[in-house]
Amino acid sequence: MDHPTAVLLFDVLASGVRLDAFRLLVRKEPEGMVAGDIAAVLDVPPTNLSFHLKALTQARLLTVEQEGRFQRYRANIPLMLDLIAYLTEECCSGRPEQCAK
Amino acid sequence: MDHPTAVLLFDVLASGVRLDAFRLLVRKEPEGMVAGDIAAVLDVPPTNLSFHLKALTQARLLTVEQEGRFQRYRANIPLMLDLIAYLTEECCSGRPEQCAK
DNA sequence: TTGATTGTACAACAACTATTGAAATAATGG
DNA sequence: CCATTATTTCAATAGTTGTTGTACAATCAA
Repeated sequence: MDHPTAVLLFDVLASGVRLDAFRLLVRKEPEGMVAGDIAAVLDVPPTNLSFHLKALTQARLLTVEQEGRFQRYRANIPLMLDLIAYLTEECCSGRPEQCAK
Repeated sequence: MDHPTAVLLFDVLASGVRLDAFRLLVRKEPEGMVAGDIAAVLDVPPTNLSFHLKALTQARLLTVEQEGRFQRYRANIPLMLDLIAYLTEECCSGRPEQCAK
């Protein structure tokens, strides 16, 4: 993962609504959830949730698939694992013993 | 780590300057660096760097110590490890096998 | 086709964030 | 002391982000 991508991912995760949505979808893997259900669970107006889901999707943290008139969202777990790997790398560089605990 | 804290940390890391500053200081552990040197390496005006170092410090990602008329900054690596643990937890919840790779 | 439902796009606005130069603060050295 | 150096604070500005309501496109059910 390159640094601009990491910055983008942090930016997208730096919102209570978006972080909650992502966490919710991780727990709902692999079925995912449709937008309306996410809005209901998180108690966020649909228009606002759509705004945040779009940001997450553009950052590739979510995938979206049309299902009739529903939009089904799923968490992109491999990308999150890449981000974790990036952070671990940054954190240890020059000091590998720091991450051994 | 609780969620508001994670959101705050993502927010602080969601800036090219701040992420670069943090990465630089991780590589400079355990000596750290003084503000002027960080500004020189990153090629950022001191006034702007000060703004970003303050944000990082308030989020506890950096520590600062006065050293004569210099301010020496160091990376708070344990906090980053906590953040990595939080992300790993979120990523695996409900799907432990996802993180086993 | 009609009418209801799902979700997004758009526009408007308030609130927040980043950047900069100038001034202020604080510590050092002569 | 006074000048110098290091860093922060402040004020101004530009740009970005989040929230909401309204409108719209797509789908489905009858």
